[in-house]
Amino acid sequence: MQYVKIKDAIVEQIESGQLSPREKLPAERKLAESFDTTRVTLREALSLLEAEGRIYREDRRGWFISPSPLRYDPSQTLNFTNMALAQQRTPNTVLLSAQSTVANKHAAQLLDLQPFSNVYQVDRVRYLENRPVVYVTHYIRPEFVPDLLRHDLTTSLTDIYREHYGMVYQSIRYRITTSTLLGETAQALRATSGTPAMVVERINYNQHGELIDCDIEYWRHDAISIESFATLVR
Amino acid sequence: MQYVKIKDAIVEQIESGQLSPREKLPAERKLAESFDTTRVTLREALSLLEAEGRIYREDRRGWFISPSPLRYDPSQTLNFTNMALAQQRTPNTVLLSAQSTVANKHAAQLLDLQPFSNVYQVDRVRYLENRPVVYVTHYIRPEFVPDLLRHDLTTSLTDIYREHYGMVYQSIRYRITTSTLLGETAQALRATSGTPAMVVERINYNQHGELIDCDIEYWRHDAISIESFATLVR
DNA sequence: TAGTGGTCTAGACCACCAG
DNA sequence: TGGTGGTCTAGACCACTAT
Repeated sequence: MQYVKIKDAIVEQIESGQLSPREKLPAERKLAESFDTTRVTLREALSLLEAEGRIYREDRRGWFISPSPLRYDPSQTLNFTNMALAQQRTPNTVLLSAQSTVANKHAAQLLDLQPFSNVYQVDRVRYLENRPVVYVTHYIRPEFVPDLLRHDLTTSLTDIYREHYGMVYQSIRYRITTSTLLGETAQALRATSGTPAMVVERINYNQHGELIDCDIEYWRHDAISIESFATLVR
Repeated sequence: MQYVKIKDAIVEQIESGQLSPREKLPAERKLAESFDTTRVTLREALSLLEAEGRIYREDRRGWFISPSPLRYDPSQTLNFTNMALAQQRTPNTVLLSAQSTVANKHAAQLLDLQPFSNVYQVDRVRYLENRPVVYVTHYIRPEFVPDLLRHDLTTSLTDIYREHYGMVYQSIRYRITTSTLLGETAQALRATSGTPAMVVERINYNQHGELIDCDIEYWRHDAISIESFATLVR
């Protein structure tokens, strides 16, 4: 298993510090030559490293060393920006679209609505050190936050809820699975279709126990480490 | 992108019910022929399906349709067996080894011990419908559970704690990342090195807030959906 | 525009699983 | 033991990125 040996050689270069986070690996053809193999086998090794979360790929741009992941606690209200800043990271948010629309099947199910109900949909991409790491789609029940779209949606939704509607999250239901990035989600994260992803679905309730919104997050899987603390109810 | 089309064709066969959970796909050469392509491209499509969690591979045995994942709440005390039974699944556990040993670096860090402290180590593989789905390693601080190894370790550790030591979990710290199966972990799950995995690390505390044990779980990533509910502390 | 990554072809050999 | 999956070779073409 040549590709495991190649992988290990590259791992060693990373751990010894010869390759630093965010640094680009040499061209595939050069790497293949230096390991005396073909591109196919070399790419097998690179895919392994990608699956381990040690390197990542930007579509047609090449392979890069992964920085350490963002620690993410889904049971906290901390918004992305504050979470990143608290970890000495440099966050950024780009609003892709914000619209009033009709709930699709998935959104209707998460929000416990009849199909074709009206919802707000907000699509955003979030960056760390200028690397896009997560594609987030929010679906929001409009009755609790009329005229939501008038606010600056590049800021934190939770801040808008609190400041303009006197509403805060009190409890959260979440689901974590793995899948892949596809289509426009992949593109927005500068990834190829099929890139492994961590998927976080959250359903959020306000201080009165009412279902407010849900969000679906597609993370570059190397960019996130989910960490939480739970006290058991008996 | 031929391999995406092939993937979609197979997805359709799965969703239309022509292929059922746990059913084996035709041989790669046959599939390649029927899609009029080469094995390399066909395997690209299969890898995509694997990354999406729709099929899984057993080493040298072939590709199979994934059953629906087990819903797993890391913030519950529910042990694996009861969790599976509650979801109409058929669980099984095989004890690989149980020993008193010296903590390695990772275990010492998780358990907040000096390196080379003594710990119990219990390695187990857990099955659903006779498919191995998770490799679990427990590291246990011996002072709370003397002579632990005398008990039947194919049963639930939490049951043993409760019945023989009057101890229960009260709080849990956990971390979820993705990586790959390697070496003996892969073998025990009938997987190839490099198979995508969901990694769950848990650190458990008893009713007095004392750190009892930790466990490291390597899941076949298609076999698990992590679902939890959190009430925010303010 | 040169070089890169994305994709694909058409084979091959081997060790292992299943019958 | 036949067929399978695991691995590898040695190319090729194209669209796109970086310069």
